[in-house]
Amino acid sequence: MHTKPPNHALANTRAAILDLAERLLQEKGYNAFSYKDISSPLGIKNAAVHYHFPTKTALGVATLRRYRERFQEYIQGFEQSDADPLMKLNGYIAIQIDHLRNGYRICPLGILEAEYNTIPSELRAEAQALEKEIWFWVRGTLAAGREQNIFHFMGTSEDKACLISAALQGALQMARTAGQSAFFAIVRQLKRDLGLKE
Amino acid sequence: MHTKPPNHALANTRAAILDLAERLLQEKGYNAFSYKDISSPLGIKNAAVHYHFPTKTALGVATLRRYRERFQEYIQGFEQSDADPLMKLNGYIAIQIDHLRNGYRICPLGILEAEYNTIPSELRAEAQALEKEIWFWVRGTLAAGREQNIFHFMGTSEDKACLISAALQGALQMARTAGQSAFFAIVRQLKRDLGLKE
DNA sequence: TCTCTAACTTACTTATAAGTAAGTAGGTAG
DNA sequence: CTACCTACTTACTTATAAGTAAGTTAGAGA
Repeated sequence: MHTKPPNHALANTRAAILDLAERLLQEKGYNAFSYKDISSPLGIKNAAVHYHFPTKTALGVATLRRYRERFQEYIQGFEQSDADPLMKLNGYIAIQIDHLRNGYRICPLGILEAEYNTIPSELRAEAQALEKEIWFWVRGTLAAGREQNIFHFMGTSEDKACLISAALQGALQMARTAGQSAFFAIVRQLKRDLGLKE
Repeated sequence: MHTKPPNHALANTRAAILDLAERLLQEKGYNAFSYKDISSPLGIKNAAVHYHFPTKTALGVATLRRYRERFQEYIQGFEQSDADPLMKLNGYIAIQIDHLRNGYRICPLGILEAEYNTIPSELRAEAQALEKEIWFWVRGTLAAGREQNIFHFMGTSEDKACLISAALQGALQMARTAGQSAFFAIVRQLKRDLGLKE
């Protein structure tokens, strides 16, 4: 049975590496974490990380890809439960709040865009893909919400989706210097600007 | 005459270092540029940069301080010319457009916040100061604009100022993956959400 | 003219990064 | 029981980072 997974620690170690990489990426950035930052906390050696992810680029790509997959599953969940546009928007905001409360993390997209000129092209491609996926879904959610008279705004849902995703990305970053209250001020205002009552 | 500045290249070199540091900071981030990235293009040696700025922290702080001073002079210019709130807002946006067109730079605040957990505390303090200065001025501009019936928005000018500065910060970053059009989409939408016609 | 100093260069040090080659332990398949 | 493979470790290499100590040079001041 060659399809049977080996009962070693592979899956665990690999997942643990990705968990840590994701956290380090959101907390410190791609350039600012090293293999040692991953291996030491896990009690393994540097080369063990290289075994699972030969290069840092590969590690970064795998981390981003998993993040994107989770995001897709998350929004798939809304489709299957017939969530209304407001619930979807709140779901998107909830992801950001989760990042905020979990050690002032920022959106992986934010860090990759900030470091854009210094990261490998494979990672840039991942960032572009994530960016598109978020924007596309937010855009659809806004359009549906307006049609159902839940959201009220001027202009196109394309533009509004750009604004909202950029604002939330900036909000998480701003929270680092200005505190969590700045983040919630932005969420509050975004909702007001959608004609939602508080 | 001990107050007379030496006619060496000091002022030029020092300013040239700061110019390059500022550009590298906005293009690649604080962690991703080295003394060599500064010395080689200027045709000087590594240690020459250390002569002017003993540590990278000192260089970073000086760069940020100069940026803040320029920002203060810029907004002072508006006060002296009795610019109306819309002109002020457009002036603020013009800074961002300038960054965008000048090699997809992002706001120094954006990069420092993204790298926040990895930078020295002195730099964090500079980031906080810049953040406060921008927010304070935007807040005042929005409040005045609303009083003069130029801007129209719900909620407090505090919240709206947070949203606008975060959105523009995010907009510059987003332009790197989504192109300049994403930036202008956000500006367009921000203006619509202030009740301004296009 | 002599001296001092600002603005450097030369030549290092120390630390840390990513990455690799070769070995090993323990379970698995035949 | 043997051969093999997965998941590692050990022990390196190479590159680059920030930072420093000791020189060098050109011009200004006395």
